[in-house]
Amino acid sequence: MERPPGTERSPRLQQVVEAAASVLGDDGPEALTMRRIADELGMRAPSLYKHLHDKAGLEAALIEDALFDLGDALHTALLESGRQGGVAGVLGAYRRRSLEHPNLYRLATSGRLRRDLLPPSLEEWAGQPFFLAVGEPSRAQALWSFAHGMVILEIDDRFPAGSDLDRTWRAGAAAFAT
Amino acid sequence: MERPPGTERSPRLQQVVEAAASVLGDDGPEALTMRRIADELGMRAPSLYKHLHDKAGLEAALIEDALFDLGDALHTALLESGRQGGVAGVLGAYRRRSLEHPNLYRLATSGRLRRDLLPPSLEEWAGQPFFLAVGEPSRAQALWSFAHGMVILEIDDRFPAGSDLDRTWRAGAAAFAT
DNA sequence: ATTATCTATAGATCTATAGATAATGC
DNA sequence: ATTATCTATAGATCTATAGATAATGC
Repeated sequence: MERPPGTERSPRLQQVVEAAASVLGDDGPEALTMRRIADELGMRAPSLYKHLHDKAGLEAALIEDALFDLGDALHTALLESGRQGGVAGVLGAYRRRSLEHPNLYRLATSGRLRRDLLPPSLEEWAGQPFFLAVGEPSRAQALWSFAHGMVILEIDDRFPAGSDLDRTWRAGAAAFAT
Repeated sequence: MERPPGTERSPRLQQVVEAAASVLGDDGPEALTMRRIADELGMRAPSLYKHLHDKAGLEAALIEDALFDLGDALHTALLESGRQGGVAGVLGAYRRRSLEHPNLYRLATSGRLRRDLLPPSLEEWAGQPFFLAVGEPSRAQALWSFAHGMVILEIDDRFPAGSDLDRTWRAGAAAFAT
């Protein structure tokens, strides 16, 4: 995945995006305000608008980084898997990387997505390892839904107390094993 | 599921909850404000507070109804399934009922849940059909994650254009078939 | 000169309370 | 009498713009 020409970030904008990621990661989505992001950089909120057009653009930048990061982890995991363990490897990487940044994961995967603000094939590229590992497209899509369901339900603390989630992941992996 | 004693809704409160469900269903979560709910009933927002303590309580009532409704559909589907088709029956009911009320489903299943405002065993009861249909708990939990992933990704329009979701549901059902 | 910052502020909300007034129940 | 409604409003936000001032680049 290359950044499309004309969409490079200035160093300062990159800092703003990183500050936003830090605020989101530390204090969750309600804390992601222009004021709070500016605070993180020791500046005032209105000054941010010299570096970005609006908040939607900033959120899209965060989502772009999150999807790139996750996709990268999945592609790497697939390459490092032996002939057999593709599914388990991709699932493990998905779980690990997503839970490292739960608030960013939720932002990137929940609710409406401004696709017009994202690089065109980023989503497809990020999900590709599921298809490469599984072969059959519907089965791959089902596996991706399973992985997303597991991660988002864990992030939102929806599983009954005392659930053995390692075991649940294994049960899912076994169901989808070729 | 019986409503615990002392938690019955007055007729007017029930109307308020129904108005809220209507606003949410029609115009989504951003529209779910006290003002808008009051409008729906031809009254002023502050008057609502004679019938409920705060907005969190109202949301909990919506979530309670949503989980009860979904659980009811799943239990019914399980009963109506033959000896073999439990998994497919429960999955089909899950998909159908959830997509009938996408905004309510999202409210009930995403983000933090105020369990202190819900009847204690409602969540467990609603998910029970997965466990009854599958038998093995981890496998049942994995199947539930698959179903939730499918529904929420469809509601949030995250699947690639042209996806054959019927086929994906079948692929998932096949993976988990006993 | 140009760019990045600042202060000040418009304009939109939202939830919830206080106290006055109208409607209802005994 | 009691309960349900109303008006008025406190108190908290948030995003984004306008215009002045400071910092930087040539």
